[in-house]
Amino acid sequence: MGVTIGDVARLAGVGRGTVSRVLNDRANVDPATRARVLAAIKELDFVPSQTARRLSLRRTQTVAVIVPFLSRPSAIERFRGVEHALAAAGYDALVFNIETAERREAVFLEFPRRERVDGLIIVSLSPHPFEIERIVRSRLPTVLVDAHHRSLPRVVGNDVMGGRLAAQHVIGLGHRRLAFLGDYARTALAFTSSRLRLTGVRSVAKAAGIRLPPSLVGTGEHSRRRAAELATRMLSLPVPPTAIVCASDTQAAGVLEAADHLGLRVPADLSVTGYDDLELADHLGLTTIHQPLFESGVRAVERLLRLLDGVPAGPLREVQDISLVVRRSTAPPGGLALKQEPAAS
Amino acid sequence: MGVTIGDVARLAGVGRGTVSRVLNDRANVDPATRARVLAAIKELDFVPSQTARRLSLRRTQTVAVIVPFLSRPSAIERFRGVEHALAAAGYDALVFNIETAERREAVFLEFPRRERVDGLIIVSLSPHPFEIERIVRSRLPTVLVDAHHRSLPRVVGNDVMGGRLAAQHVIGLGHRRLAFLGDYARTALAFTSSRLRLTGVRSVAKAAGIRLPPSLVGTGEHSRRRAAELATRMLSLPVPPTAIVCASDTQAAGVLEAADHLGLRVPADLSVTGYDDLELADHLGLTTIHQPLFESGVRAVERLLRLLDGVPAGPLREVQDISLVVRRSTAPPGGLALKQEPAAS
DNA sequence: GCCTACAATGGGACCGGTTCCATACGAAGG
DNA sequence: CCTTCGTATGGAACCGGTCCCATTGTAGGC
Repeated sequence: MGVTIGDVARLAGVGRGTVSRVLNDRANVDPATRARVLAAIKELDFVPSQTARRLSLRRTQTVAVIVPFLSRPSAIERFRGVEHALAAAGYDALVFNIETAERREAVFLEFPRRERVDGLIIVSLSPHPFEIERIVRSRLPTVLVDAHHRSLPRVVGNDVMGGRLAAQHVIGLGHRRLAFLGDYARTALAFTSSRLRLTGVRSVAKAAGIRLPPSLVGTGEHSRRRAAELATRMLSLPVPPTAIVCASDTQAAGVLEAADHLGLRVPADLSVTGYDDLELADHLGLTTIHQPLFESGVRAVERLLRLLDGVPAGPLREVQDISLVVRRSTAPPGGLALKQEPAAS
Repeated sequence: MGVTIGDVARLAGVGRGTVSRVLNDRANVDPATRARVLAAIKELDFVPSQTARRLSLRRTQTVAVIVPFLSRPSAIERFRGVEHALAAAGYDALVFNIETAERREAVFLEFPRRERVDGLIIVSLSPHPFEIERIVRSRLPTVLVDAHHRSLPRVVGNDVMGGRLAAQHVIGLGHRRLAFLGDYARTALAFTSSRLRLTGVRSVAKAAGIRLPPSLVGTGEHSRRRAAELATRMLSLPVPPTAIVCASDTQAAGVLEAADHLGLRVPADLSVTGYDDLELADHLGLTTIHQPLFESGVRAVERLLRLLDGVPAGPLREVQDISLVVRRSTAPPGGLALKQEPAAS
């Protein structure tokens, strides 16, 4: 507890500077002296004060992580990667969980003012322009994960490509009437990935000469329940879709639920794709887009550490590879319930 | 950035002490002086250094939270409560996510040595005796959530009672052959709650003259998949159980999956209960035990803050109320698929 | 009008490290 | 043997706050 570097110095019969040198493994310390100091440290069970160290070094060895938790299993997975990598690098992780607009505002407004962290990682939350401005002005090294902004380094999945892959897959199976189900864009906690995935779906559909009328593009709060409602509405249309591409596995699960309630068989009557490849997707046999969630957090930390070391960070936008995982929720349309062969994509 | 309390003092034409007094809202400052200081603070956009403050005050305004994340949605929910309450109280949350035995060891061994936090909250992880010893010796105020140890303050659900409630429910419905499915107890990351729930189930069963043979008590790693395996084995016995009480909703989901694969109808052929009342339970129509997860984190923080203020913390063990939530996964045995009425418990 | 008491304030000491400068010392070179 | 240079080392200054003590000023009591 109360034992300081001065106590160690006294016991070892050396100066405080020398103890500091030993502690920080600096050169130019006589081996005998070093041994004496180390012995004294052990003897006194001395542990350096991080706080004093921080004050002196003017850095905190701490990184703040802003993340909207609850909303998404995928955000948790990304956060796991962040925490893991930070721990490995000897940094502490200070968490700010954002679930409401008020909290978001409080965190972003007050946050960059404090000097208590060396860097900032923002997961799955695209900052508003004025938030960006604050961050940039505070000169706090920052990396975004699964979030976008021109001026900040970021690690993102290729959402447009993901949308394309999913759409190509179902269109390749022969579907002509497809729908998209994703997040409502205009909330304080809006996720941008859903919109990008829709963009991918649209481009493929267009190339195939398929229209995506508004009635077949559903957006809403990100939850299973809401997704089920939206899907129920779509599937009750005069000419319902034969395939629904979802912006997340959670939403796809809602669609499966809705299909079940309506007595539709998947994949015979309806094909469904998800996104993220959560454990859930495996259980539900969901065809989905796999992306390296944990890894994205790790990469963000690596880039942040580079920034902290003053190394130029390379391209601002780092895009991670994704892949299509075909399971049992997709098949050719029209009840051709053939045993599904892994289609050569 | 570089602006210090000295700069403010100079601009306001006062001493550093006075600025400090204003900052900390202490009495005995002339209103006019206060106004002048506040103006200077605004003018310079001064933000006090947390680090310097900490060094001087010898407290960090930070609490460490140790939590095994991934393993359990319920742990995340508890953590949400912890983070929420800490933020409200102006404390920072330092997270240590534990997923492996190595990491656990590293965190617990090295942790109490550091002076960097004022308190510690451990979620869903019962410390080993020697870990406890370290914690106690380090005199770090600590509160456990969903974890047990005689000598540490803790907030727990009444797991034994939960087990009883679930067992009483299915036995009350007429089941005589019931099984329990929970966590494997002997791992580095063992959760104790599963064992306690089993204790509750056992006591009720015994009182009703029902035996729980080893073949009907399955334990394993906490996952849907593993639960499905264990359930498949039980349900393939010569005389299979008619009801399975699970230690978590996740495991109950695995049981439902297994039942489905085996062509068993729930609840006609098999009753299943979960634990935690996750969102999942609602979707699956799972009868389960509800417990205040988020609230448990909040309470733990309240108690920790009291400890930090030096207020006697009251009884070490705080038990939270739980309740049975009846949904569609339980019914009388033997295919009497009557429309289920909410049984007066 | 003088003494006392208390409110307001300035500023030094301190929290516990790191850094840097000055010094001491020993070895190598002439 | 003396100079020179580099290594090892002690310790003051500093990081930016808080706290406490000494000092000043003024209102109230006599």
